[in-house]
Amino acid sequence: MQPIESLQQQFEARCRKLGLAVTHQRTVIYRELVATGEHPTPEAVYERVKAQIPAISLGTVYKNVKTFLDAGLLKEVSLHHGTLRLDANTDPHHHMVCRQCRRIFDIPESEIEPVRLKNLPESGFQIDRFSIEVLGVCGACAAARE
Amino acid sequence: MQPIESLQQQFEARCRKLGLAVTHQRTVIYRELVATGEHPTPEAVYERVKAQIPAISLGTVYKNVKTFLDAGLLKEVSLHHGTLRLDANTDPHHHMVCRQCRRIFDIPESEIEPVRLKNLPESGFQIDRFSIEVLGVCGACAAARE
DNA sequence: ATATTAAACGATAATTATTCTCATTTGTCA
DNA sequence: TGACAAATGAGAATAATTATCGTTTAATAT
Ligand SMILES: [Mn+2]
Ligand SMILES: [Mn+2]
Ligand SMILES: [Zn+2]
Ligand SMILES: [Zn+2]
Repeated sequence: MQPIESLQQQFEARCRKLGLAVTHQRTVIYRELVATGEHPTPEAVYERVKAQIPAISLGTVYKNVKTFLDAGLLKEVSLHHGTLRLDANTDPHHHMVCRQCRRIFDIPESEIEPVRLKNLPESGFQIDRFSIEVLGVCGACAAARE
Repeated sequence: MQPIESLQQQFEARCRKLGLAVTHQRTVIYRELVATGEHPTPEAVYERVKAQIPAISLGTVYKNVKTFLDAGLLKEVSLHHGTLRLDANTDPHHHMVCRQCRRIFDIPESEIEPVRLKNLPESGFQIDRFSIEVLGVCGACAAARE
């Protein structure tokens, strides 16, 4: 029979594979992140974790969030460019974002087949528009890697 | 014959329609935003404008950027949630974002037809993945508006 | 053209988000 | 168990953004 791994065991295994120490803080941060079905801010994670580890520091939450993002244990919702990025082109269009140099390129709307939802959005969500981002590496950065 | 409106004239007309004064600062900020084909930060806009209006304040740039965003003269690239939003769900999936309450809802990947580019991306961009965001108003917020 | 006035501006303080530094503690591995 | 690198906590530092307030300016009605 297959061994059934608990979330905790899976987490520990992934940490080992990544060479990360399995600390109490790390464990609780990850557990709380999974527990909320939401898309919390680092601050919100801190609040949840602090209920269990009152002495934890917000810096520790930030550090581990970053570690988890790098490791692929977490994703960020919407690209976090650190600061607002503006676009005076108000024609509907989409974007390619290079994860190396962070540059942003336009894609004309006509280049992409229209997005289609297979079902009506649950819970009466009223759709305004779709925003598509193509994530990857731009030609220049790909070339620079040899 | 049709009158051909310069960008400047179009800008002034839109300001009047919105009840916004046509100030020198506003005019130059908008002109520079359009001039750069890029997706600049407010700071970068400030630098460009300062070359023409040395006494301008960064606060003025921020205020007008916000005004322009509200008015629809500008768009933001990627949704700017103000702070990082995390997702422990690493299965490929997409999101609906309510522009009223800013809540974020999951959409399973299976609910959306795969994105198709009609042509190969120019300039050798290597695609990693697509991120789709459905922008609109959630059921709760729509109901609350009567 | 000039006066009136609300809106916009500039300077700068305040706030919020995030990162950094460094002394201390803790997990890992021999 | 002991050694040591990694991780943590406290708090300072930085970066991004917003707020305050006295002065200037654009709009508009004389
Ligand atoms: Mn664009
Ligand atoms: Mn999600
Ligand atoms: Zn690049
Ligand atoms: Zn809502």
